[in-house]
Amino acid sequence: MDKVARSPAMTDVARLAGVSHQTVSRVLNDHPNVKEQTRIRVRAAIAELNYRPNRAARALVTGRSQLIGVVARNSTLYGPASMLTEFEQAAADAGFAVSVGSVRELDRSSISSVVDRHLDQRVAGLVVIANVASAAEALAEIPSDVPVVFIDGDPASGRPLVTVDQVAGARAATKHLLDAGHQTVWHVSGPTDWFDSAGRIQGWRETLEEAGAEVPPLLSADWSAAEGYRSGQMLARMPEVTAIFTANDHLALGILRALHERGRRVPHEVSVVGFDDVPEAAFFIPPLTTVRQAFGDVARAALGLLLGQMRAEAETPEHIVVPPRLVVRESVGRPL
Amino acid sequence: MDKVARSPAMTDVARLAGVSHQTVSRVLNDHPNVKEQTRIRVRAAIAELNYRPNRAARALVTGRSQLIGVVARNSTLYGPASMLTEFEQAAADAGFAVSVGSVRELDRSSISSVVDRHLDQRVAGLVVIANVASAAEALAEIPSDVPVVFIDGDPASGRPLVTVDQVAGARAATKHLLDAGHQTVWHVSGPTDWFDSAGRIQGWRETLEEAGAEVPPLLSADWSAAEGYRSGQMLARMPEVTAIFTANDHLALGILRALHERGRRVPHEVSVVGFDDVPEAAFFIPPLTTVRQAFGDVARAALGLLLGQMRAEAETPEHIVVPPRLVVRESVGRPL
DNA sequence: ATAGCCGGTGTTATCGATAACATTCCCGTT
DNA sequence: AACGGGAATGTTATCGATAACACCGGCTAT
Repeated sequence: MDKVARSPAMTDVARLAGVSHQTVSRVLNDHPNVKEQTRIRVRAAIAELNYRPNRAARALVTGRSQLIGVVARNSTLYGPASMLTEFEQAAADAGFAVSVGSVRELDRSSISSVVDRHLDQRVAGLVVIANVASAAEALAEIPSDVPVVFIDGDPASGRPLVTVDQVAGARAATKHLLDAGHQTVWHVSGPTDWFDSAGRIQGWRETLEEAGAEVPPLLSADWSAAEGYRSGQMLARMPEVTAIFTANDHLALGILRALHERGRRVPHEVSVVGFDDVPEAAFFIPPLTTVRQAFGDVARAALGLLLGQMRAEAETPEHIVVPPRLVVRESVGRPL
Repeated sequence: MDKVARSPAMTDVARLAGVSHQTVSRVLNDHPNVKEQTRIRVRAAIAELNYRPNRAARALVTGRSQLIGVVARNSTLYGPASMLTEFEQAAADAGFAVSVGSVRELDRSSISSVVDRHLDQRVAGLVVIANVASAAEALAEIPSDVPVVFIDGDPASGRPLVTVDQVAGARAATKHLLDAGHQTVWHVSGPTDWFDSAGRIQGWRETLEEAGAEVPPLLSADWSAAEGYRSGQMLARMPEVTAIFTANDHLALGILRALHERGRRVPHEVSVVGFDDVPEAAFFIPPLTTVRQAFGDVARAALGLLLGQMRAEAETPEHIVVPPRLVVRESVGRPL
């Protein structure tokens, strides 16, 4: 008697189709030299038995699984979280599973332990969402024979990389405020060791300089509404502050609250622009003008680079830049 | 000449330690019958070669990988996203990798395709974050020989399950408002097919009934700030509405904005309580009183149930309920 | 005609682990 | 002294796929 419900293997298919298991393998991998008629017979047998190849066996012999490892910081921040689900979706569409390796901090030891875990699983490729500079040294250790794509990583690293054009986004936001008639624009940035923050700071500063506007001192914070609130309490006290560009929407939320408490009306007295376009941004008080990043595009581009590396050995260290888009709502007005 | 950098296998370790590969295997799997001295020698060889077992080979022969599959809805909602990262963290600590399978909708075909993908990978167990009723039928198909734990699933399913006590959370929120002196409490719920929503509705309704308060008509929405805003516009027009309990913080945000636009002050004229305690909740205008769910506890409990099933064959369909906690801030006041 | 080539297929080795069974050695009993 | 039993270890089979190579027939080029 058969073992109950043992799932069928390649030889079972082969027997049913009257061929060798190797031919079944060829059909599965779309090898050219298989007669059309046999191909059809094999396909029929596969369907009849509801056969599904054993990934472990394949991984063993090829030394590579159908699994893509993602290294990301453990975070419920909107940006990173969106990035992850978008990537997972893209990978699934291409027939890959995604193994996530969250890490509390992007420091050397955490990263290399997660990378090791992924390499244990013989991942087909790695995606690293390395949004801070401190990650760089740990990432240098990744062996060069496994395909890697960075997202939001160091633009100078020379590794395949996909980023949102933070500089352009910040320029658009700053320019939008200057165009409304403001003398200058204050900026509350994210942590300065994040590449995102650095790009946004750069875009903001350059735009002011090009417009001949004075560059006010930079306020930097983490990404939280809490720190936005603290910065906002300070800014609200300064009557010369009429325009604020924040590095993300949550910071903007904190600032809106601080301004509100201090009785400074937005957008009548003070204008605010955020970054990210979180789903709630349209429901802040007032609805927030912000910069939207196309995470889906980034994810798909990253997957494309990865698949490219997996196919060809030609490792062209491409750098894809995805443009962001200004979303205009009601938090910007003309100065009094 | 050796192939360059081929990673060492068990036989390499065995040769170095002067034992058979089987003994190495026993050391790795903590089998009892190995002399302490050999164990030490093998461990030394492992360390010297920096040997790491090949998961694919192990998975092939045991028929099971060190991978836990997660089925979840593709979502950047705070709750589900937190759940996922917390679970990943817990699993990593226990030596498991996590493969996420997002799904756009929790319908039958999407779920079974994701489950199939996971089974292809020979996952050691499955975690299903099945927060809507429609998922139930698809989940019935999961073969019974693979360990499964549900999170936020059907309390009546008879499968191992971990949930947050939504009813208790809603009771606490509603009671908090009644205790402040309000005649009754309005509720804006999430989609009614979510178990979370159902529990919160039940807790709200029961508390009102027990207090002898009138039960106002239920407003239901999706989870977005957008729908919160729409509901809020309606509620703001009704002077008899003085207390609102919303099914999540984003809904509350939309409502706060609608009340603000209509000139109804919070908490002086209207009190609002949310659910989730998203990180920004403390920075809403005013800071939001809400109910915090301990996602980390849920994740760890789920992992525990899963490991239990993997070890013992005794599948005790446990049901673990994690209590939530009311976080009091400034959005609740006494009625005028 | 015959050598060579190539499309189509089967045979056998292989990946790196665990499982099942075999073997050795040492000890305490009778 | 002979025996049985269990601890410690080795040998061989096995999982299910791909890779390398062998084979067979029919076709083309000489």
